[in-house]
This record gives sequence, structure tokens and C-alpha cells, in this order.
Amino acid sequence: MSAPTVYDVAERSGVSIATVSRVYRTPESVRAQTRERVLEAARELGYVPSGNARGLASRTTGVLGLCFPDYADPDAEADAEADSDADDAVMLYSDQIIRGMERAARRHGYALLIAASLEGGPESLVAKVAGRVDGFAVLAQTVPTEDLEVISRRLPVVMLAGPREIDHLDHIVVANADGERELTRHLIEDHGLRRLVFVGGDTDSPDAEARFRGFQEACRDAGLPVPDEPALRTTMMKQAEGARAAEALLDRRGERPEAMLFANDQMAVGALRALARRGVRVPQEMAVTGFDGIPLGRIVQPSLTTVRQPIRRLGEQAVELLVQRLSDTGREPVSLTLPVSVVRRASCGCG
Amino acid sequence: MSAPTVYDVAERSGVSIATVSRVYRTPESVRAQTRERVLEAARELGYVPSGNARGLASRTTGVLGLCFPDYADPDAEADAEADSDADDAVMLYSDQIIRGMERAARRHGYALLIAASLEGGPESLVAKVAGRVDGFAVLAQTVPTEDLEVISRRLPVVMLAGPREIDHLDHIVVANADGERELTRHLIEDHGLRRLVFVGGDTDSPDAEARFRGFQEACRDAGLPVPDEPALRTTMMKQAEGARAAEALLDRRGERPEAMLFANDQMAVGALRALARRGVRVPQEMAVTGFDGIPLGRIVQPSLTTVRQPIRRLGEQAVELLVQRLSDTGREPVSLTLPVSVVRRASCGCG
DNA sequence: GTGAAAGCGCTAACAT
DNA sequence: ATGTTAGCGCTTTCAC
Repeated sequence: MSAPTVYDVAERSGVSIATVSRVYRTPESVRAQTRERVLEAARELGYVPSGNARGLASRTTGVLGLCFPDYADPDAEADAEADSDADDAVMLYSDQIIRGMERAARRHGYALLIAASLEGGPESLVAKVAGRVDGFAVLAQTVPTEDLEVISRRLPVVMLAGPREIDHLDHIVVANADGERELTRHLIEDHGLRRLVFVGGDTDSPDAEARFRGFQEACRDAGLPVPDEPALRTTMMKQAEGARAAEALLDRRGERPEAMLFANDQMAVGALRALARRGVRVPQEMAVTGFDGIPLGRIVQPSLTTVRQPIRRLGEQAVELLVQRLSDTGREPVSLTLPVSVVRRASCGCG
Repeated sequence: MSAPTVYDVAERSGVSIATVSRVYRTPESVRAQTRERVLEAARELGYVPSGNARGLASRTTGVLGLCFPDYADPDAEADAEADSDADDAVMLYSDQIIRGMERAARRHGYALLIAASLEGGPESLVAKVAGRVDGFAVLAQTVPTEDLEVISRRLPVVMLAGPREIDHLDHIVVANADGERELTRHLIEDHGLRRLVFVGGDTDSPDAEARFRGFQEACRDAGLPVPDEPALRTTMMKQAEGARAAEALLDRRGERPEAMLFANDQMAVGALRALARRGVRVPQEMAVTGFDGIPLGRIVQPSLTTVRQPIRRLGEQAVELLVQRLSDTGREPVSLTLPVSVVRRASCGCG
């Protein structure tokens, strides 16, 4: 018993396969009576149109895709490490993008195909996704640039976050530098702090680097000394590393800083805990800030001042860009920057 | 410039289309040198295999699907209502299932296609999904039963939560009754409470009904009076309704209850707020419990005692079931019940 | 290890 | 309003 096809339905309802096809594509173009007969036959047979065949014949799928890293989620591991109970409570970066994309895709009549990247090979998951969608979004550092190079010649791809590795792609980033600059300015101007240190991530994290640049700019604007490099770098930007960084900074000889700015929330939360252990009061003796706006930041004591990323909007915008490009293949590639907002909470002395 | 096909790649690399195909399906079966030549040509041409054509020819997609309600998420609306800042922090029911399914699907080499249901018509989103996957999961009350009836004759479908509407489908539920029974038992035996009231949902919510049944069982087991019906029912089970229910219950003449058990967390949280407004101390004068295990429950004051659903496991199990059935079409339909766990927090007098 | 040929189930002209 | 006829781009025997 192989699956019934248009032929089976056509035969059973006494019409041609073209009519069966029409019933499913443009019901109004078929006389009501005929339509009913076809639908009836389809029901009896258990007919479900093959998406593959339709896609092949019509050259569209009605599906948009998303490729995200296995877990380049800064949160993923750190959560388990921190509080296993929280694990299923906290939204990951990818969860939010998925949500944003799904909603937007739905509005445009598309479904969403999602896949985390695995290892390479000509038959990687990316290739699978690419072959099954009308266009897709890629989180930075998920897909080898060379693969993207090839794929993006055949269908719309939008790059999310990270650097613009391929210049003919649409590209969306959040205002990392702006956000950190504004946050730093707040510490300097509104809280009167002078001795600030920035804890960064790996040099190959474009986000962390951009945030550091924002920090530098704010220092320059305020006439403070401008460091060439972050005071410290961590590799994974997790809580444990943030904690170690905070302690290392306390133990440095010379004047103790008044504020520690971390390249992400995870590290900042780790630092908060380390400082508490060492009896350093936050924010009285030390201001602490993060970046991202993770839920955990609202719960910790003191609550964490940070810069919130509009992650869901990232997903929504990705869909908009894809849909646009699908209807206007010739459009110039765009590069969007989504605004971020400083969230002032207790750890800097506000709230 | 239409997209290059196997023919283009074959021509350019001087092999047959069969060999090109082999390079992508079973690389080892092609001489390394030949393979390189093909891959090279593919790269130059920007060749991406068409998932549709592959699917059509091979009769499989390598994709699993999930259909979920537009927002039958009990949380979705209530969140916005409660705390807009929390909106992007809180995982929805569907987010968690998606996460669970994606992970499990990935392990088995599948990608995941997700779509929220819209209105009907022969060309509903469900049909789209159904035609593009090897099998899929459906959240209860998402897809008209009759559609499912037809579709499930042609590919594996697993039903998530809700009643078992179609008996030849695999089906996964959480132990609603067990959880509520255990929770109720805890209040009775460990806290010595006697006057308990249960606030339910609409009669057509199988989950809420099952929870009420658990409540009844615990009452019976303890030799307490067994109500035929919940003390009160709400329609949407949202916070505002929970608050109103709590107040209505306080205002009833007769002895005030010692504990209010709500059919979900949202209502319980609303009740907590209402009770605070009325000056009723929780848990000293009134114990309050929920069901679901939403993140908000950990944050409210006092923290909410509840029953946690293993939502992510629901998604993982769904994939396992689909994969199983894909490799063993003949297997009898199964009905799994996932265990839940009582989470004792402050609102019942623990923690 | 590689090639030739026959579909897979549909849509898209074009007829009628 | 409905039927006819080509493909869409691949996988799959079966040869060689």
C-alpha cells in the first residue's frame, strides 16, 4: 500500500489530475460540486499532497530555515553549571530567535525549518536545510564560510550577528558598541566612576570585541585613559571564568577598580558571586555590569545592570529580509543594526 | 541563470549524473579522485542538491515536524498581562517542546519543521507540514481530528498531551492526576490541612480535569469529603481569573478553606497577589498550589509550590516514538505517561 | 567504480 | 471549468 497520489484521487473521483491539483491550490477555480467529489475521494483514500513533488514542480517550498550553532549559546552550559533547576526555565539565544522567526514566518505564510549545525562533510545538516527551503538565516559561526559562499549564490541567506563575512549577504547585527558605550557613559557620568576595567572574551568573538570598542569610545569621550586591550579575556565567557576574572582583578596590585564591565551577563553573574565571597559590596565598593539581558540577571542579588539585546526582533527581521528578497531578487544587500537598550538595575548603583 | 543541477555538475566534471548523486549520498563508493573532481565542479557552479527532488525520488525527507497551537499556551497571554519585561525571558510550553524535539531529532540526524496552526481549509499549514516530513508531533487541540485521521494513515503522527482522540496514534501525556494526587496528599498528610478547595478550568480541558481527578482521589484516600466538581472553574486559566477566584472563595460564607489548589500556575500566581491584597498571609493562613512548574513560580513571593511537567522530555519522547515507528511500521500504537514531580516551595508551608 | 534509463508525484502551460 | 502533456532534479535498479 503505497501512498495515494493525484492519479488515484483523480481516478476515484472521475476527473483529471490537473483538477485534483487545482482543488488543493486554487479551490475557487473548481466548481463546488467537482471540488467536493475530489475532496471526498481524497478523504477516503487518505491522500496527502507530497510536499516534495509540489516543491519540485513549482520550485518553491513555502519554508524558511534557520541554522544555529550546536551551542554557541553562551548560556547553554553555564546554566547547567549554575542552577540545574533553572535549566528549563531560561530561554536560550536560539530559542528566542526561533520564536521570533516562527511568528514572523507564520504571518507570511511560511513554516520554519530549524537545524543545529553538526560536523561538516558534503552532506552536512546545512546542506539539507539549504535544499529544502526558499531562504534561510544563519547564526554567525555556524556554517563554514565557504559553504555559505556556494549556497548563497542559489538562495537568499541572511547572516545573524557576527561579522559580515560575505558581503553580498543580508546581515543583521545588534548595536554592541553603541550599547557598551552608553552603558560605560552611564557609569562615568551618572555614577562618577573613573577606574573602570573591561573583561572581554576571545579575540575571535566579534560581539565581545565590538563591546570592548564601545567601552574604549566611552573612555575616550570622557577623557579617561583608553586601554588597548581588555583588562582580561576569557575564552568561553562563562560564569566560572567571570568569577575567576573578578578575583584576579581584586588581587592585582595597584588601585582597586571602581567598576568591572563584563562582555556578557554570564561572566558578570559569576563575578557577582565571587565578589560576595570576597566580601566586596556591590555596588557600594564595586559596580558590575554585563551584556545580553539574560533572565538570570533580574534574579541575582544585586540585580544586574546590563544591555539588553532585542533577540526576538533579530529573528523577525531576518524573516522580513528573506521575504523581501524573495520578492525582489535584485535588491542590494542590506546590513541592519538593531538598537539595544541599557537596563539600569542595582549592580551599578541604580534601582 | 537557473540553479545548477546534477546534469550541469556531471557535464562539467565529465561523469554521469549517477556518480554525482553518489558523491553526495555515499562518498566512499566513489573513487577519491573522481569525487574531488565532482565536488570541485559543484563548488564552481554553486550547486546545492534539491531537497525536493531527493525527497521525491527517495521517498523520505529527513525532517520531522511539530504542529502547535497559535497560542493555546496558557502562559502566552498571561505573561504580557503580568510583566512585559518578563515576556522575552519566559519559555513557553511550545518553546520547550521545540527545544526537546530539536535536540532529539538532531541526534537521529533529522531536522525539525515547525508550524503553528492557523485556520482550516484544505491547504492549512498542517497539510503543508504533513507533506514535507517523515512524521510529526501534534500538540493536542491543534489540528482538527478529521484531518489527523486522514494524515495519520499515511505517516507517523504522535499526539502530545490531551485526550487520545485517535486510537491508532502514538500518544504521550504527563501524569496529571498522579501529580495532583501526590500534591494534595502532601498538603493533607504533611501539613495537616483538611479544608481544601480546587479551582479548575473549562470542562473541555482534559489536563485540568485530570488534575481535578487527582485531587478527588487524594481526598478519598484521606477520608475527606470528595467534591463532585471543582469549587470554581475558570475559562482561560489566567492570572486575573485566579485572582478573582481566590477572592470569590474568601467571600463565600462558611468556614474559610485552609488551602487553595489551582489547576495551573498562572491562576495560582494571580491568587497569591489577590490574597496579599486582602491581607491573607500565605502559607500561614492559606496554602496555595499550582501546576506546571513555570519559571514565574520560583520568583513570586512566596514561591509557589507546584507540580512540574517534564515538557522538554515530552518533545524528546515524541521524536523517539516517531523514529521508532519509522523503522517499524507495524508496531502497536503506544500511550506513554511521563512522570511529574511535586515541587515543594514556600506557598504550602515548605521551604 | 561507473553509466543508462525509468520513474518519484506534482505543477504549469497550453488546449479544449 | 477541465483535460493533456511536459518536465521539475533527483535516486534507483540494473548493466557494464
